Amino acid sequence: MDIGTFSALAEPNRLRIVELLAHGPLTVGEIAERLNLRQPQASKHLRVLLDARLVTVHADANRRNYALQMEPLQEMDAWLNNYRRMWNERFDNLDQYLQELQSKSQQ
Amino acid sequence: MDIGTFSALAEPNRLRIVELLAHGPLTVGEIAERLNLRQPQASKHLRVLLDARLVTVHADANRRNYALQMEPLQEMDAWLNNYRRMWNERFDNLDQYLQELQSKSQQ
DNA sequence: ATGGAATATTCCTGTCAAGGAATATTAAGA
DNA sequence: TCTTAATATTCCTTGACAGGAATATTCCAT
Repeated sequence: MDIGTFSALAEPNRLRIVELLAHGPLTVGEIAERLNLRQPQASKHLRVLLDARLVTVHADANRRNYALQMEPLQEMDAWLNNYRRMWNERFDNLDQYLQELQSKSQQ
Repeated sequence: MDIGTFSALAEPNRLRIVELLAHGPLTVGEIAERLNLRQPQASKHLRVLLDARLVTVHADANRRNYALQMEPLQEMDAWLNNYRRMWNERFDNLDQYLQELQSKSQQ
């Protein structure tokens, strides 16, 4: 698991940018406006997200369109696979417990 | 999505602690030993993980047993749900593209 | 109660990251 | 070419955080 992904998402404004870009690509100005950020800060946060490969840029004349990139999120998803087994086990235990309760109540 | 989870995991040693605890609860000394950390640093990292609710402690006399907690990871998993749809779409597009290629080659 | 093991906390220091303000860069249009 | 819009970068200051060293705390055994 690449820690850069966690670091990038560990900042509130950057997480909001990611969630904003989930609905489609946006320019720096649009992002700054919707999140009430000043333009330089928006650019700087986007730079960090870019370095973390969470976004890509495409120049369109004056504007730069930033788009969300799925790979780091997929890597997070793959990392979580190691743990899903565990919380399913816990759920299974609870499920088993509830079933035992029910069968007792039927006796 | 609670940013505290990302912040906690954005530190290499803490991520290693989490991955270590995936195999079962450990004491501070065991963690410090296996990760080549000094005891105070191990305690401090565990404090951060505790505040982020990623671990729980159970005192056993002198020792403290730290155990992994699944809830924050489940929350990450739920957050990723918003994005799984997208990378599946991309995969579907690729899949569709490959199928088109194949049907063309059969003509 | 005393000593030692296991753990937590404190203090200090250096590094890094974030926001503000100003400035540089780049491209389009008059 | 000059202006303006959109964006990036730099410099500065401040706050957070990590490691090192030392110390405090807590519990057990003698």
